[in-house]
Amino acid sequence: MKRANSGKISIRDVAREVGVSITTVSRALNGYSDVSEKTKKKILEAVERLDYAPDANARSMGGKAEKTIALLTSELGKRDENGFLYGFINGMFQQCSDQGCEFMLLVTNAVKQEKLSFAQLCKKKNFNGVVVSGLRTDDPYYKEVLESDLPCALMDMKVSGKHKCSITIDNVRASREAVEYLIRSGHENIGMLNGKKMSDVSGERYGGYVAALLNAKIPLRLDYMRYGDFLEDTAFVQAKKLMEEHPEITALFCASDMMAIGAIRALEELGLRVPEDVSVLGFDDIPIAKYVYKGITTVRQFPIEMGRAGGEAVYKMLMGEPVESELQLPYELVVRGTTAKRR
Amino acid sequence: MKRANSGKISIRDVAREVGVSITTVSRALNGYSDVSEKTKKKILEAVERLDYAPDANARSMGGKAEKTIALLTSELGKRDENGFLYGFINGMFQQCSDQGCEFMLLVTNAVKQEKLSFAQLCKKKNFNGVVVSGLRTDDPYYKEVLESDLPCALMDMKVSGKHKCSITIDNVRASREAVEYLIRSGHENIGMLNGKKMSDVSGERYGGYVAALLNAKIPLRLDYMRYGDFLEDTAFVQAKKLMEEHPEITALFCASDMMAIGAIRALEELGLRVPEDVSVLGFDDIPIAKYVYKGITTVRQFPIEMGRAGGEAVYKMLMGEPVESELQLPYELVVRGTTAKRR
DNA sequence: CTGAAAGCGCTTACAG
DNA sequence: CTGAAAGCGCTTACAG
Repeated sequence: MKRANSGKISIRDVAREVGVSITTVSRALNGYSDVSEKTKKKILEAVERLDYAPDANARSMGGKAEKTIALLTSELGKRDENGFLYGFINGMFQQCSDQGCEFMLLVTNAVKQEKLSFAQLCKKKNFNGVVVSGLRTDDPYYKEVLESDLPCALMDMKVSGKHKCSITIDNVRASREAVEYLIRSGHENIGMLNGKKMSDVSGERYGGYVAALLNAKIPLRLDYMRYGDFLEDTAFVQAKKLMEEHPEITALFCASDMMAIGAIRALEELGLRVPEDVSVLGFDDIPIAKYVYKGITTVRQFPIEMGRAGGEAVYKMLMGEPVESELQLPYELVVRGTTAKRR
Repeated sequence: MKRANSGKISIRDVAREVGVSITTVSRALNGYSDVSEKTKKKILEAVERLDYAPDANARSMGGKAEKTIALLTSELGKRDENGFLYGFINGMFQQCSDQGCEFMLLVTNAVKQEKLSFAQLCKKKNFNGVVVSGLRTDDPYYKEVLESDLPCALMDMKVSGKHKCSITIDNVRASREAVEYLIRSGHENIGMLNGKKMSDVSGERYGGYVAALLNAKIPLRLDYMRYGDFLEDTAFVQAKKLMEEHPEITALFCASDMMAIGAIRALEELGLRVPEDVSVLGFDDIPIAKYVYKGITTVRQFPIEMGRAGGEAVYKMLMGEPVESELQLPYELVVRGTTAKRR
């Protein structure tokens, strides 16, 4: 039944070193006031000398678990071309550090979700809250997460209920402002390359586009909008079709920068110049955006801040503090070289 | 002394549900053969019904710890413009999943390193191996990591010793091939924008540059090399100076794509055309590279594969399998639009 | 101010 | 094939 101590020094070692009980060591290390300054000092010295640190697992078992917040994301893409996830991880990590809680990265996919239910995952990993990014509404976890009573912040997804909130920007307003900018630049025939049909965000961005047009008394043309699935290549194909069918279009509002890049390629192939003949406006301000084609005009989001917001919201819920059910973060229209006044 | 069970169901609950001891449940769940098929089946059903999963912390304490490999990296940058770290995380995570071990992300900086020694961090977090990226030679952890007997893979850093290996590409050869490509294109006056002076990688890439020139009997000009610190803006300044002092230069070899971008900006400001007047060759093939200036000619690295290699090497060391002390991964010269034959 | 002891949720030798 | 019990490294009521 005995197991080798594996050479790791434990609280027992520092207790022995100092000549006190492990109880006292534990209390000294946890900053309790009922330890004499003198023993406390000796303990701290011994800790230093032995290079000791309490095992987080054991602490957790003992009842002093650090709060840990997990980032649950669907399979990481080959390349994070838009740099979004990286920024998000970065921001959330920072926020967790600042709050003194642990960060945990969890990547999931359909297969993994079959094997281990969300409840089981929670039990196994012992996290206290989760921020979710890129989960699809048809993922098994989707329902489970929403029904669980764990504090949870969702990226760009509508939610309701206790201990739940969503992190997003005001997509409707952002899109509206972007399109209004095009309108102010003299454009009237404005096409839109939207994201995925099933994505909440796509609906909202289309809503903003429609609002801007109607508000400017520009008649809405349903066939001016195409779905590009947030993909460069799909956007290329769709933009080409759209422009061939509607050569009167002089501006393209794209729901992502990658799609804007695809659209610009399509326009070039059609012999149209950007922005002289056609203006193109993107969304996200991915790192590439400022470098491509003398810079893409776009709506900037702030992934780091969004990550921080996610971490913070979950932490607050953990602490029993109230949190808005929808946290809208700032965005910003960045005007660069792919848009111009209509000629 | 009693603590509330907090509602979490434990192994005791499934034991009670089935009517066996927790010993039996544990053994069934761990796949031991000495449990009758019948009880095993009942246990599995109960597990399903109760949505039970063993607490990883408790398992670890009990002696059945999952191997976990940590990625230790210095402070995450604002933006991972080169997408390298993201790819690395991604690859390492995948590899860990494939190997059935846990992945843990650890971000550190000078302050954190002061507060907690590396040995303490190990004890606290209980990881069994670590891959290190972006640690500086003057970081407190640098020595500690090298002296620890924990399996450890270092990115782009020379190491020796048991349980240590480095993950890298053959920088000398890669650079040499890149410069040879420029030479074959007719260039003789070739400048170099190097990275950080103190970085191992910079020395190696310079070595390759020198080798290519000497081999082609092109006299080496020491003042053709400038340090750009891997930064776009520094490279901009240095490239400008270099070209003003040496207008005879017709090609620039840059130790990173971001520096190539800075260099190209500088050339444009000087009224020089790329690649007509001056060819520019980068390094890394960051996501941006293919989009900027009709595409930067560059040496491609494979961050995902490097991450995988790191995770695999550490795992092998953990398993007692032999590992080369230096793992050289593939690279690839990608010819795009910023280089051309000398006019 | 300090220590002996129970408990956290597991695993595993040992004895049947 | 199965179970009682010790142990992993901590924390914390409780008693002094």
